Amino acid sequence: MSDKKVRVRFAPSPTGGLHLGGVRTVLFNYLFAKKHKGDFVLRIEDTDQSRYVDGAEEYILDCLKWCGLIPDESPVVDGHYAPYRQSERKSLYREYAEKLVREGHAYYAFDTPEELDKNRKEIPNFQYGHFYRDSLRNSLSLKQHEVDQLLDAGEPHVIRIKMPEDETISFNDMIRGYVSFETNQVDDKVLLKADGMPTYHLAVVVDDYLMKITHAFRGEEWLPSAPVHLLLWEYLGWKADMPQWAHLPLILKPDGHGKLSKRDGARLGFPVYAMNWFDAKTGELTPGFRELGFLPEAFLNLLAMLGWNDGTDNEIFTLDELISKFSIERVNKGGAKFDFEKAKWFNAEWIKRTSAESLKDKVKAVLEDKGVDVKDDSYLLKIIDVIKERCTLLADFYQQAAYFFEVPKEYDINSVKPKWSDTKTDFFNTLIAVLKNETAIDAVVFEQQFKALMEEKGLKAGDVMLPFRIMLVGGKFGPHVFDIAALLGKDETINRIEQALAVFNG
RNA sequence: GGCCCGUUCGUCUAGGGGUUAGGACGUUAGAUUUUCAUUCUAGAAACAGGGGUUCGAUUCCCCUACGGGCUACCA
Repeated sequence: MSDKKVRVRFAPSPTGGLHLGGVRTVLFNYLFAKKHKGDFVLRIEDTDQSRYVDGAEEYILDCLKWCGLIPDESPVVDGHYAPYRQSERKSLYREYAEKLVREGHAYYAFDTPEELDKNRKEIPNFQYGHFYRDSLRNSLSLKQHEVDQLLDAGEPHVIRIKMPEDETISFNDMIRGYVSFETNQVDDKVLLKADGMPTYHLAVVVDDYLMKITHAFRGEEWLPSAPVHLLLWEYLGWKADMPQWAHLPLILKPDGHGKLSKRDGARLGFPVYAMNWFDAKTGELTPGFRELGFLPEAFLNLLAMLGWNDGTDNEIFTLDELISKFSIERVNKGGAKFDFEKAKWFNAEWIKRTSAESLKDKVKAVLEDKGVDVKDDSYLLKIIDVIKERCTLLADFYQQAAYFFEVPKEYDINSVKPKWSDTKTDFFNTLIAVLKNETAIDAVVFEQQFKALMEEKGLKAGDVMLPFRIMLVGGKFGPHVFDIAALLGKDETINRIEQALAVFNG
């Protein structure tokens, strides 16, 4: 590694929701940058106008914000390398493409998409490369004056790289080590499209160079086009400044085969996007981890463990810990199948480890969203402490906390009714009397009183504990009953016993 | 089809020439909690196959198989 300041970039194209694999790429970029006190740049690769989706860029920014992976430079945070949207850099690329043409490393091609499609269909293994390019319409096969004529006439054309023959292109990938390709096998990729926009191939190289990117992380699906990029760095005369490449393993479908896609999420019932994504065209809402009730800390944590570990048995890491422990050498080569069960475990762990105070706002939002009015924050805090260990997702806080704010709407009557008796009614009426003599409920004292009364009436814990829980909670869940009673307070506890009694005896 | 990349329990993975191949999720059984969850204990569960190299390979090399990616004027 040189002594240059580390600069990495995440370069998504704004075509829709942000996939969890994308977030992992961001994360590894970010961890590497911060570990080396470098810069993390967000660059929007919007060179395909036909795929541009309104709102996708803001969405990406929001996702990064939610995750806490804030770019040092982006379309909204200026560094010294603006603009950060490739569509706004359009005029820049042509000059480099023309330079390549002048120097014999690229050429104009006038073939229409239809002609090429036809060739691909009719000729087995057709490639726009050294074998066929002489028989196609381009500045290599046509006479100079014909080319000039076409150009002057404004004939639509693209600029293609001219892949050399019989060369071996190799490089040292930070994750995979030595990787090599035969140039005869790779085709003459389009560099500049007919609409004047660069393709990804030209744009990454030009922008990585101009933005002084030192390390380039991307998914493994880019590996096959690496030789094109390597050659471009060389032909443009920038080889000494080429970033070090790292091709990350893919995140795979949990079942079956292939890359994880948003369709898999819908099919298997879990989110694939970081946050909800609403497609205005189709009206389709693709769910996100955030809205499902994941904590960003847990989301990042689980993503980090998909392909990386620190060599110990530890699996729970804060962002700061990840930054200090991250090393690219410990990133795996093989793809990882996504396991939603384990993802939920990470979230449950994070909820347990997060203080009630830090959880407060998010829990409050969940409750208020369900119509629960939270007036007293300190009351909420006590509730969170007593229920958080039984919540896996933030949404679970509703079921676990709702009864602290409102009388149960329904009782799990079937768990009570079959064994209900007058003795039990008597027990609870006496319990109300006991309670009325107290000024407040103390969980420990109340439990003693409850049990003493129980014995006095000749009842066993199994006879009244569950009914009591159902009186207060409505169902068979929640923390210790006496803690619930204490939190509810004397008056409300009495109130709930009375109300439930009416129902049970009704 | 061609090219490239990969392969340790069901899943995520540690390990690495000589180990009882370790951990986690999930799962099974028990304990605790007369709710549910948590927690705890125990169990089942893996080096794709074949050749080398070696005194010895799961570990190094080769081949095969399997899996994945790419093969657009998409990224």
